[in-house]
Amino acid sequence: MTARYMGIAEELRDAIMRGEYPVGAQLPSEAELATRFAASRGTVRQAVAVLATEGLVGSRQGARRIVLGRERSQSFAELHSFAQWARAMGYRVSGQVLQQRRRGAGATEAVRLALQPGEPVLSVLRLRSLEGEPVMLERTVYAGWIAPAVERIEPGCESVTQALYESVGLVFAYGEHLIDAVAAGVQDSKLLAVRRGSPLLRQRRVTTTHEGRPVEWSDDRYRAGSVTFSIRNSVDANPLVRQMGDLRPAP
Amino acid sequence: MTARYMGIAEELRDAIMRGEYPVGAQLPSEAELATRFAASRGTVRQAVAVLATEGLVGSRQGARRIVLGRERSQSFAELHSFAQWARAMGYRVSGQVLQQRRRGAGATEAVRLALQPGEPVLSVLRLRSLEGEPVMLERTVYAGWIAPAVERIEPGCESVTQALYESVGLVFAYGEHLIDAVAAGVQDSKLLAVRRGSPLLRQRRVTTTHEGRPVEWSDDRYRAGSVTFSIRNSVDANPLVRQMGDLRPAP
DNA sequence: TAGTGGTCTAGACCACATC
DNA sequence: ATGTGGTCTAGACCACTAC
Repeated sequence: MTARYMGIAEELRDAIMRGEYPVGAQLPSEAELATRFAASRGTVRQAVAVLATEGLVGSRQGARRIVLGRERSQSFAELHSFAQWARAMGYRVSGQVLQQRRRGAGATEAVRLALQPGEPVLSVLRLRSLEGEPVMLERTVYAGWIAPAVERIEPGCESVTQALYESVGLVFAYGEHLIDAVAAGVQDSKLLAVRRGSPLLRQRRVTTTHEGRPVEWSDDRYRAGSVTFSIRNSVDANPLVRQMGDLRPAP
Repeated sequence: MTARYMGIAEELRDAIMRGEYPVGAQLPSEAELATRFAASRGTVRQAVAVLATEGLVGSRQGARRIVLGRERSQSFAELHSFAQWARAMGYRVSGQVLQQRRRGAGATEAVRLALQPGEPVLSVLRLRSLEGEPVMLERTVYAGWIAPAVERIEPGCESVTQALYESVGLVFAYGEHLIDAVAAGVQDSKLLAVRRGSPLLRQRRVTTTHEGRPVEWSDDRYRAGSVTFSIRNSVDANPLVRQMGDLRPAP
């Protein structure tokens, strides 16, 4: 059973997508929506809060809500998983494991994965492609407790996220992402077919379970021009953070 | 008067920062917090919702909330304004206008700023420095209606955002940001003192008023290694979006 | 001044986690 | 079986916007 407010949010989102409420237009008042959907004002507020965090509408005390945009944010799965994102966008995606080996956790990795230095981890190098073109190089370190399940995945598997869910029921629930630009190194340039020193978009991330237990720590590098990250924010909700770049050593 | 739930959120946030609830630990139940703060459960839920969108705590039905991290997200102002961000981080910041001229809006700019092509805009090139080192090159296009106020700002002004607020009461309320990596061009490399073709982190953004009226469209390029963008997300809340890079022409 | 969103309450029922 | 967070209601008052 899906929640009432989700249904209301969906109806309003559809209306916005259809252009019934064009960008810049006002939404009906909460009271009006409550009547229309035969729900309490609280439920209606939950619904519009969903749209607000999606960046579709904005609001301020005393004035009607306004429509800010029509594109919808992607789901967490689509952000976390390259394959799920690419599929949702309608691209043909493939992946290939190039290296895979167990070793002891380094100092940085241990901190990221909440392990003791030297505890076993699984290091994997994967090349991801869109429409047959190599687009992203992924260097992932998995915590030891999930390593067996990762090793059972076939090397050409498209979606590791999905494989881990299906094999051991693992759900990625929270992520932290660090985004910056780096120059392509020797290995990067060879595998991504770009010149050495050319710009790459780097996304480093830690992903954890529902319980807050870190599962993986990854360094993903995208060929310049292949992908863009997009964020909507407001005075009220601000997910994005800018940091000085000298905070952590290269992995 | 600040809201009750904000105060509760602050107390809980402080407790997390102090390590009273370390990363991975559980928060008290809503009922317990309601008693402790002499507030209703709804108000307590508003408070923990704040912490959840800040990425500090996570939650799932049936289980206690857990602490995910200790770093707090920055404010919208700190994301939008280079100067306000740098100051909040404790850096000495400076800026210099290198070029400034009025012209007609190009096709892309017109779309971004919700103008007709050819309508007047103000184009400004600024170099931003941290601790005296050039770090970011900012190419901003302002909508014509705000141009006079921008032109009155002195060329060495640190914070344009603050200047516009103080002079005409302009408030930046919503932003959309596109983040990717590009190679330094001729002008980039000269002004940022890097080699041609070296990697830059690019942030393009549109900022609008409370009413949803676009104010500026900007292309900011950071020297690699100088800044990192950081995002926390979860299955529930997902502000970040990844897109194919071939969507829009270079400005 | 009237309308609107922001805040807060007190209570209820349900779905899920934990033991 | 018990506790927990997720959802929903009905009402109230306030701060702010728009006119």
